[in-house]
Amino acid sequence: MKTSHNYKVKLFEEKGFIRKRCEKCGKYFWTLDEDRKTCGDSPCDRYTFIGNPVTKERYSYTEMVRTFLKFFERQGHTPIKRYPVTARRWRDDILLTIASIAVFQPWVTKGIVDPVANPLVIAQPCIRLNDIDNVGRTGRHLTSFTMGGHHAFNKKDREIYWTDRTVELCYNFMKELGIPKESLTFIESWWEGGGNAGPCYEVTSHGVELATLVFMQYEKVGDSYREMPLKVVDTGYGIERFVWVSQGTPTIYDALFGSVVERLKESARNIPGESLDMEEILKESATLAGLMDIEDRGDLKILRKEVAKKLNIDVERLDRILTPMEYIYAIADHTRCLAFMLGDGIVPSNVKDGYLARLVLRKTLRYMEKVGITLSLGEIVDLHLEELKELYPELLEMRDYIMDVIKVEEERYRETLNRGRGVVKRLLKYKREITLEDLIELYDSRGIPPEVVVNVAREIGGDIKIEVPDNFYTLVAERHERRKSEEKEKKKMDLPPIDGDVGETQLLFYKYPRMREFEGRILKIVDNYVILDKTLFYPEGGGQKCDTGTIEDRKVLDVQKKDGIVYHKLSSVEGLKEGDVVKGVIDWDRRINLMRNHTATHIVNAVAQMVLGKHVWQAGSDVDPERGRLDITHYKRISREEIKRIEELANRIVLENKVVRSIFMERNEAEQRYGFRIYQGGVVPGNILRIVEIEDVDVEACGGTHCENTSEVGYIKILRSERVQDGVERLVYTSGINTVKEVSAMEDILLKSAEILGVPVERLPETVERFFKEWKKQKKTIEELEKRIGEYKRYMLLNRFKRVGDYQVLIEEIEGTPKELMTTADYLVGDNSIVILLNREGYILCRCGKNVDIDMVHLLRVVGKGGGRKDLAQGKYLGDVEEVKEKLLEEIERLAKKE
RNA sequence: GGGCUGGUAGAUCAGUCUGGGAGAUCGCCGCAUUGGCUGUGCGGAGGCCGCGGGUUCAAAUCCCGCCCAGUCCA
Repeated sequence: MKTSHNYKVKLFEEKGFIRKRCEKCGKYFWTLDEDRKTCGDSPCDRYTFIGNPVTKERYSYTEMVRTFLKFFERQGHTPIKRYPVTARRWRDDILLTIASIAVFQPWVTKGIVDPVANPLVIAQPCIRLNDIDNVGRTGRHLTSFTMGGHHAFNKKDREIYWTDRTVELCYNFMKELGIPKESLTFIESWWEGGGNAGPCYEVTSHGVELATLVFMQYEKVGDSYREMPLKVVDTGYGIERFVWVSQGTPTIYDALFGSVVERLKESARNIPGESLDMEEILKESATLAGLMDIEDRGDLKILRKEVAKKLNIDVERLDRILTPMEYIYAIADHTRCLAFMLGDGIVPSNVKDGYLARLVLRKTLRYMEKVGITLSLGEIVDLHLEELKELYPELLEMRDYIMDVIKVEEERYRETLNRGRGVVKRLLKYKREITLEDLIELYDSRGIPPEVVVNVAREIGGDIKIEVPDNFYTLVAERHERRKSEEKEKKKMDLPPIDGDVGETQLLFYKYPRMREFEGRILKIVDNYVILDKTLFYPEGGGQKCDTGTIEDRKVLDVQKKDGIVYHKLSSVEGLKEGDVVKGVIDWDRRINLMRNHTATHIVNAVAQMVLGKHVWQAGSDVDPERGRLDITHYKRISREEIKRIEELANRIVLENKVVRSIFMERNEAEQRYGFRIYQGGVVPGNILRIVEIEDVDVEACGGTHCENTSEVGYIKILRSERVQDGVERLVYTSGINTVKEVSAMEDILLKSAEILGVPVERLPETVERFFKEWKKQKKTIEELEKRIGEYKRYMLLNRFKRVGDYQVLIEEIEGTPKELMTTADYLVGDNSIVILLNREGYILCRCGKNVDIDMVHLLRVVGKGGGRKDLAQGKYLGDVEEVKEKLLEEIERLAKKE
């Protein structure tokens, strides 16, 4: 179901635009060109700007961003700073920033938070990896792009502007650039995404879509649409596309980062020298790609054929020329993407956005190897940092981190591949075929892509059967699909529902951080939960555990908050009724420890950033009365040295007696003043934020309770660091009196160990080392001696063999360990003999020579438990030694006779 | 967040499915051959079989928990 919309705007009327229907796709569009028959977008129209720039001037990327922002600023829009490409920092539904509007979702678009300015304009770097495999090949796909967006947020009582003005602005911007008005088409279309929807125009010129003007006004509820309270003008100008058409280069890559492409070409070893006109080929390929909807590899094959036909060259020859070029473009693109990802602090890992960064990074390395790039990955990314530094100096600031993390990741990948090569080689030792199952297994659990497997197989030579299906990655995905359905959802404990209207609980602990007792009136009692009009009890939240204590001498077991209402779970609610005024006392000891640990958490977080780098972000925290736990993003293990530095710096801050201030502030103001760093604790809802600031050290949005100054925190002791998952390190620490206890406990361990060894604590390490070495040596000696003893014992036993049938039989009880008995038996046994040795501890060993036809396992089981091989069995005998010996002899006699 | 794989000598790994004397190759040390090095031959050292528990007569091997590492997916 679609909602009807009148696409005719004032501008169309004034300028004489006419509405037409595209004869290819059937869409309606508006144009000034009476002769136009098609909508203007690919694939209905072909590119006409290649070699024929459509703007007055040629623009670089930087110039285009500035021109765009300046134009809309002149038109009454406030320019705002770009957001990070890591949308995960402020929302939990997407990982990367995929559009400029993503910056304002969900708080602003839902109407909860007012926009920083209205209307506003932003040039937002975005990342989309959906079409990553097309990048480089189609000439137009990018992984990172910049969406120029001017946005207006219209409320019922405050209308900014809507369709008329939006289209007019677009038209004027095109005019400003000098794009001929007759070349423009406004295609009527409909946009849906992220639960919202609305009509839109796709604006094209010379066969390429340059902008989309969306009028977000509906929420999608099931199959129907509901009007939004806030109507949003959501525009997206493809900054890179504008750059492209302004230069008219064969591909978008040449226009955007031509210098990087050039450097890559120079540094590539595997580019065939060809006399053909590269420019012409690229132009044809990009143009034809524009005419196609390219979805998969099959489409690309078709494209290749078409281009070859058109240029009248052999497909294979074309492929030889074009493929390396495509890799180079892809490398240039991916490294730009990495500059943004790593520069905005993504830490490569095997989860979430970190995984995406690793994916791009490894893909790039593979391409680099294919075309034999001699530059290092870091050097290429560095080229982009240079190009981007004017607009994004913050990326260049992260240079040290970027270079180091790339180095680490390169090394990791190299190791993975080496390991992989080994696995494949070993696999091929035994078989001449690699099945699909093997391929999936290798990729899924070891990260070895099929192409690498094929390479290794080729290196080894011989005929090895490998078939890589075209839909390999789909098959891998399917394998995961199957499992996914089996997953179970965890159930969250919820609070009992309350009937009737209860206002938000007044939170006293913010205003009176040192107060320990209070009086409040009971508003509601549900199950064992009591709801008061105000409370001093801190409810669990922001990683901090709740307060405990008493209400009217009843124990407070748990305190939770939901929708602004605080629920106190009591041991008993007997004798309490609604309307009562009750006295609450909080467990101050617990509270003060929580406060210390929480403030310590902020200090440690800030210090970790100083010591390890700006890429460090809080990935979770847990504050309980005994200790604090902080998870931070980091790309390698934290060394002992780094822990020491973090600990020292943290304690310096404690000693400097810094003031800790907490104030409530509007979200916009806080973001403007402190930036994104305030969102350490993850997504924070609402318009009003509580900002906790440690003077000169740290600022975070945080709802927890804190010390008033850092000296109150006391001695911060980092107990350990552990790797929670790839790319996330956990620090565990104590503060205040807990540290004293912790340090005493450590001392106890040392003292006790020293006492056991009878040495002073200082001598522990060397002493322990000596003992360990001695222990190893002695173990060796014992083993050696056991062998010797076993060897000597044979002389005592040699003459005790008895003849039974064809066999020489020896059954004796001797002293010794299993090891000794084993050696003795080894020396005694001959081809026709049976040797059975027992010791007093119940161990029995049955050994026989190769000509003996009696199963030793069977024999052993006659007198006890055990097992082994036919010629060597060991176990435990049951009963008296003499009886056992007799029984064994009888059994051997019986079996020997049988033959 | 979910899945999968691995941890055995200094290094690379086999042995684990199906429980029963800890192995291979390289490297290291010594001896022989040589004027010396390389090479070759012979000999040798080197293992808490990741840690902790359980099952069993018996665990590198089976079960449970933990630690460490790798990898795929959302």
